[in-house]
Amino acid sequence: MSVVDDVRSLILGGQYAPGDRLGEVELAEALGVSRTPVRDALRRLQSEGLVDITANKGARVVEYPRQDLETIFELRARIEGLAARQATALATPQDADALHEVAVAIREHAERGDQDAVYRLNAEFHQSLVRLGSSAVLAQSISSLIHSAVLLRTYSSFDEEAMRRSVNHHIEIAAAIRAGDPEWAEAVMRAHLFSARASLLGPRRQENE
Amino acid sequence: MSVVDDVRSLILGGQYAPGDRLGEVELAEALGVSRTPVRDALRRLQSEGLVDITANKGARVVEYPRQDLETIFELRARIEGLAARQATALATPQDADALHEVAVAIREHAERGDQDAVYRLNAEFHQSLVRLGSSAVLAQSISSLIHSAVLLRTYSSFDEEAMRRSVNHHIEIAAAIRAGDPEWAEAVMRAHLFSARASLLGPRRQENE
DNA sequence: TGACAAGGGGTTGCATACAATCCATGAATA
DNA sequence: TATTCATGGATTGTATGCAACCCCTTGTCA
Repeated sequence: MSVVDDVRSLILGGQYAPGDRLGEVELAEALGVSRTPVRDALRRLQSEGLVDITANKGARVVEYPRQDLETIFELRARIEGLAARQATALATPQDADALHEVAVAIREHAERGDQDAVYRLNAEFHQSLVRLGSSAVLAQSISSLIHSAVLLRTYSSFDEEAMRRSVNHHIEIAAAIRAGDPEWAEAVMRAHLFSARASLLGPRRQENE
Repeated sequence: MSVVDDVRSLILGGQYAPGDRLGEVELAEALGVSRTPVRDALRRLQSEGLVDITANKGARVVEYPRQDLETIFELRARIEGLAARQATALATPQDADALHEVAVAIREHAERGDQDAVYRLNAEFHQSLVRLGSSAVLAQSISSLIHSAVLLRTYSSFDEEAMRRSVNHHIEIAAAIRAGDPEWAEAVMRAHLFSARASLLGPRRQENE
């Protein structure tokens, strides 16, 4: 396990909340290494979009303003919509099965109320899908957008109905991919993300009250 | 000018081609600093998607396989399409004017055959637009996709007609934004990117001969 | 002649020391 | 009392030394 992965886990795991300072010596001592690999890790996480570094002032976990979050979900709908569409052509039946497995596991953990597992598996579901639909290179450059939802602790603001919707979307997406239907897959993925946005950010069109 | 920016310029400027090794000592000597800041820079550029680092084997400039390039342009059409759409609402008249200025400058340099300037200004046009349409945070996480085109030395494979199209697209996009017409702006942006993809990668549907 | 193993040069990974910068605290003065 | 400036601690930025690793070369043996 590399130091980058360790620090990323600390952030995504919630040990450090958005806005928290990430001191180099503090992290180095916590992980039992010197400052050098920690600095490496922070630099990389900055470009991954998880960390915000100001010269001579150190690193903090990024905070997304509300407007950015609106845009992020709009973007994810487009990007992951494309990924879902392409995955119908590129994924093997085994890939589709694996995706279905994850979707089912999410449902089970959700029913049991195990939120940590749901976070983790949800990120895994989305990352795998993007990887299937495009490539590892692209998946990496998009991962920060997917992480943004995790940073938000998405599901804490989901009510029961929203959670049920989300869980079912995952399974439906896996089904669409197994069926090889690109339009269906893309449409469900878009619905999935817009539904999450609504639960997270509340009703839109606050402008024309 | 930071070391990261220096190294990025070396890559985007073409001093290092895709696949080239990026030795730490070599870069450090060239830039007159020690290995430490160079290492920082390479780690960051890795997550920006510009370099590829393998443990104990060093860094190389990334190479995108053809299939990835197809996907990259498809993605950019969706992402920058959204950016163009949103920019119509968010950009001030000054922003639109500035964009127009850049578009005109691109035309002038293109007529004069100054490809280096065209590369640079083109990247600036797209980056500014994304920044206008979303936010600095998002623009950064998308920049690697825009860079991929620069890495390709896009315009070297453009014929005269394709170049004219590209140049006019930029101006038209600025016009659509100034007119505040989101559909128009998004449509032109998509055309712009699909046209570039066609020039770069040749005709599609090679599968059904 | 071919294959495999040992050695050596070179490169990266990590740790530590020092320099530069920032920020907060407190004292001195208007 | 409020403001400014200086000073100190704390934190980041950079340099350098050493250890670990990879790969190429070379030599030996079948």
